[in-house]
Amino acid sequence: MTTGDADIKIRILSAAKKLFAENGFDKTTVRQICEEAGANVALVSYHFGGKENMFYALFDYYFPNNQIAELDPMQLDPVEGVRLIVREVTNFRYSDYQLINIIQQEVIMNTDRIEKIRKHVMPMWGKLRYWLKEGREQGLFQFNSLDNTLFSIIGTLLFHRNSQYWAILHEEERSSKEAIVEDLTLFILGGLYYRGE
Amino acid sequence: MTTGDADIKIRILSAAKKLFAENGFDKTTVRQICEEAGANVALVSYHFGGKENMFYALFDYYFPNNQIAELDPMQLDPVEGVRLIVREVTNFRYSDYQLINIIQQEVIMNTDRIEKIRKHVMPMWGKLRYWLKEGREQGLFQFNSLDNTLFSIIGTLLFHRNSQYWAILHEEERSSKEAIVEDLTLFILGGLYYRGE
DNA sequence: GTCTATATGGGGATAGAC
DNA sequence: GTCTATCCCCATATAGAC
Repeated sequence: MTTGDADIKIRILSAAKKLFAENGFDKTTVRQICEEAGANVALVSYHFGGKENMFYALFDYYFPNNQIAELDPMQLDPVEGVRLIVREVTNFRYSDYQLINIIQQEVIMNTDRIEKIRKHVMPMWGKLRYWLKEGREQGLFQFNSLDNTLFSIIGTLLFHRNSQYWAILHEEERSSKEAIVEDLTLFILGGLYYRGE
Repeated sequence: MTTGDADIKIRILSAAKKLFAENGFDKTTVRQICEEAGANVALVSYHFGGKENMFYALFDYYFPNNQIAELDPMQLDPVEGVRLIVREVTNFRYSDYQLINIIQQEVIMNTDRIEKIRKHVMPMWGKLRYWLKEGREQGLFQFNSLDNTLFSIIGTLLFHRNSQYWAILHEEERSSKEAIVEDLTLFILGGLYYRGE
């Protein structure tokens, strides 16, 4: 099945995801999206009820169900929890960097669309918070402020090195996904002063 | 001197900085800016030559000259260098969070305006890279990939916890600037497996 | 379901009066 | 230098033909 054969609605969503990730929601026009999808401009309104509703449809369609969402954080010890988060976030980044990009844009730009994104994303950070707290109480981790530490980790994980803007700072070859997970895990557990193993 | 008395050009730049930080460059209209500044719409074109040039004027006017820019990184040992970066970035965040916000937006949205921002910001990260490399060679720091580690640190420092979006994750009282510098420094040096002192 | 043609609104810029 | 009025462009959405 080529792209041209796929359901027209999906083709539109796919084109929208690509273009939103590249240029942002506002700067991407419905015309561009439909040109990219090989569809007529009017179809966005017809099938989704406008540009904004198309955005939500895109999100519902593409956002993955990760394991963490339904996980009871008490089932995992804090170190394993932190490891899991690093792995999942990095997997997500690799499996759909466009969607990550869009989320990041929406969060940073503080759009009125983030409300709908929140419910997909927040549960994970809530669990990270739990594991940090638990890990400190068990003497595994050391830090002062839980809030500050939580945001240091979120920053480390979410920050995007993909934009051309940062290319000038790269000197090494691009790491594999596994190497990145490893480096992130080491850095974060080090930052938590975990001295296990 | 009240805001109303200030030079009209400065009042416009100040209003623009505020509104760009809140709503982004694209979603902020020249009309809004001029209303906020108590100025006439036509003045933006007259004084700056259009909305985009006003943006650059804003940037040239407000971007601080930090000490790091002219510093020779060899004059500082790597640990002191890292400490300095954490301090400077956090100071900047506190002294002008609007400008930080704007920079972040421009970087994430990959606008064509970032070119002009680059020259202000990049020298700092180049020096951080130098200190990391030097620190590893001196046996002070431990990590695998220099690139990955550099971006972990940049992510930790730049990531913004100010937006309302994250409020739900905060449980403690807001830390003082000094406490945040301390926590960030501990986390980052820990992540680098620095065991000094 | 899909198309063309058009309505509608809003934004940046500027001509020309003061 | 500052104002008002207006121009022009471009984006979304939709009416109505097929």
